[in-house]
Amino acid sequence: MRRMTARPANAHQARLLRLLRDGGPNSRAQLGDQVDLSRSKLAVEVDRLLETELVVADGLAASRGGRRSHNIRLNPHLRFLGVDIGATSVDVAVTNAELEVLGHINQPMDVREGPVVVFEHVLSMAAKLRASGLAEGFDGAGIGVPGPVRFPEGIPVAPPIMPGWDGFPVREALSQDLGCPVMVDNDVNLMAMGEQHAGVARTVHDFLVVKIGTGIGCGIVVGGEVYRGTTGSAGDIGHIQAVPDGRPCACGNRGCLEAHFSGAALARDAMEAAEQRLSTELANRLESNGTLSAVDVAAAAAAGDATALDLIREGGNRTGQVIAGLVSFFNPGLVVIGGGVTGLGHTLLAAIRTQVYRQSLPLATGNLPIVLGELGPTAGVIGAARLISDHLFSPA
Amino acid sequence: MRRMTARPANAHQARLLRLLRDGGPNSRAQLGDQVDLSRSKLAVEVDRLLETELVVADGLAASRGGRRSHNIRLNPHLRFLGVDIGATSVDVAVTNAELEVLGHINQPMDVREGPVVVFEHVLSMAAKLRASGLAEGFDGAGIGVPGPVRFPEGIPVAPPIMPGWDGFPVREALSQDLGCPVMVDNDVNLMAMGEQHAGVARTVHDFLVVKIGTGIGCGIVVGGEVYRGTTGSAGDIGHIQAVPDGRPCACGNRGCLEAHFSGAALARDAMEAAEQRLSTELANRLESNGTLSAVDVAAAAAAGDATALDLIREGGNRTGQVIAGLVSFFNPGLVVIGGGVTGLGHTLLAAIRTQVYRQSLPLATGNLPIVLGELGPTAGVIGAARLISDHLFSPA
DNA sequence: CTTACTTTTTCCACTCACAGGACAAAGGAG
DNA sequence: CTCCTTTGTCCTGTGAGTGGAAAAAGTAAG
Repeated sequence: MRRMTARPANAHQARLLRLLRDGGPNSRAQLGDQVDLSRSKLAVEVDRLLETELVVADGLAASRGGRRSHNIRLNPHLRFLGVDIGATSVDVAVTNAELEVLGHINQPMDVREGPVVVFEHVLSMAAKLRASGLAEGFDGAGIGVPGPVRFPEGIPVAPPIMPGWDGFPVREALSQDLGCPVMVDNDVNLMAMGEQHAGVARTVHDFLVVKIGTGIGCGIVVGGEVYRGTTGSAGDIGHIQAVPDGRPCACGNRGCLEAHFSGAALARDAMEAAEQRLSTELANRLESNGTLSAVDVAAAAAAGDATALDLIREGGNRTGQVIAGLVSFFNPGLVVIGGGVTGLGHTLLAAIRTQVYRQSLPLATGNLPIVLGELGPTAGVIGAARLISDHLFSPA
Repeated sequence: MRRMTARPANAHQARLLRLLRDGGPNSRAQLGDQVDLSRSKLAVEVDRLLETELVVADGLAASRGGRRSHNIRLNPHLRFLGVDIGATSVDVAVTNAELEVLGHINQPMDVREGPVVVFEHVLSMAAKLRASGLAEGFDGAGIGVPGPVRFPEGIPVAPPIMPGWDGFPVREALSQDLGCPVMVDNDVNLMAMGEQHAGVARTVHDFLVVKIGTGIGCGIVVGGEVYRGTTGSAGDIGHIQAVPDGRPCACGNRGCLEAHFSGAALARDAMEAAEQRLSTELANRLESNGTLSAVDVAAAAAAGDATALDLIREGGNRTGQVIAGLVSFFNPGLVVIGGGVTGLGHTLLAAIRTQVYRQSLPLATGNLPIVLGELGPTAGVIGAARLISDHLFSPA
């Protein structure tokens, strides 16, 4: 199928497209209530959007007491691809223009195999989604990678956990392969955009998203916009010192938060506890699986295992301590906890909350919700779709 | 004298006013090079500004190879008042519209005496400046206070070191007394704006300013704009935990940065060292003055006193540790160190740099200058003038 | 079914901001 | 004095946008 190539011609059209994306199908009259344009001007812009086929007519709206209005919606054939590359797995999803997930595949994979191998898999996953009839092609794609990105060019820079990716032109390469516009960002930033679009952060303008997965990262949203820092490495909180003279970390320092609590650290601690027979629950799991991961700790904790609960509490305390510092500094309106370890659930959350509320001043914590992410594994792919749609639905 | 009451009528005029503020007198032709407007449009807007008397003609410019252009400048009679209220002293300055300091008074004072007493002094200082012929009246005033501020209303909220100020309508009261528009902000934010306007941060868009005075605070600039946080308390880094189970702090916690290093903590440490006879230099100063302050420590350090140097180094290490965390999180393009203790100079700076460069990752520190502020005690008042001029030179 | 009232949509005349060309004014270089 | 460059002014054309009038398409009550 021929893909859409049109872009909004001006700020008004971009505004309308975003309203339709975020609010779904809408009548012309309702749109008029939201944009502060004269009826005539609005009609002209809507007609032009209809000509470009970015939006289509969608029957008549219910009456609001008089003549019924005509409904408008984004072209239902538009498709975005959301790709979330994690350290140990990849998520690929298809969305429509309203960013609803139509299909979603997850596949284990080691990011250290390098961009060529990973993108082969990503492309075949995308092809599978297309083959299942969910899309005939993609109008844009958003890609999340687990490391800092030079955002304008879409190129990873000095990513610690994916050394082979340094300088690889992700944006350009995938744009070529997929035949559509592509934007690339840090996975944590995309998670933040996802929660902002469809999750817990819908109404907040300044907030933090702390993602605890294989590593630990933080998405920063200022005034509704993701803040990426001077070199694209903002939010890299995994290497903040949490324990003076603590454990050695891969980065060369000691006591980094990530060395003391993260999916990887938790798995290692659990193995150690199992081998030392501190927990029969964990020891049994180790025996039957041959190895342990954060998921096992979560399961053990759910079963009431004291050692597992202690590990989680301890990690939550460390994390909470770091977050308390960030809260004092940044004074956010919301803190979202997400990532693979969300399975650890409320034990973790309670430990974090305790630390933050104790250590930060009342003015900053007084009205500060600290909550788990609402979208789970789809936050990243929704954020990815949001990224590319923001790009496409902006004036050319 | 009749004060200016005019405001720019549109965004173009605001743009022109800011160009004239930041670039000084300019020819019409030069302005045209900077604003991307047709010559006719530019002429119209400049003529309107001349009518309002916000700008005035200023002779002929040098020829650029053809007909000489007419010079334009901001009305030289415009005067802004910059007020920087610290914990133990107040700075008041008069500037012209280009934000050049024409007169500057500093006076010791205890902020805990409350807003009424403090503002009596401020008003009399302003009157003194006016009486000396520097101003016939003020077209606007910026006020900095040492605590969080609800910015839109200009009201301090829950300020720890100035309890009597909570909820006092600073903006409204001073606007009444001075008879001109007033804006209020945290003193650290104003320091950041000052360094941005006329100091070391002129070309940087994302940076931090750490002010070490009686307490410790941090100004955050994102995309060229001061970030104030959800409740106006962003940058309150004095109560980040720097030492686990460290010294008790006035806030009720233990180990806060401010409890271990700040003007107040430094003075206390110095007294202790003097009483224990660890340093004859400090002991002598204590004997002759009856008390010690950060200034004495600076002097002792300059004289080579080992104890004083140790105190500074230790404090710098603690501060550097906290800043390292902020650098990882925020990835700024510049870190400015300022405030009363700037006198401690390069010993302090070196200690901070060492910690930051050691603890943060290379991607964040690779091209990160950490420098002392350039403006010293005038940073605050220049920032205050900048605050009110930004407000006045924006479309009504 | 008719009538009165609403809401939505289209049409049209009018205003306004702005661009850009023509031309005059003012200066420099030879 | 002549030719060229830059600056400032004037004027007209264009396109964006507004707001009123009227037509179109409903609802609600008699």
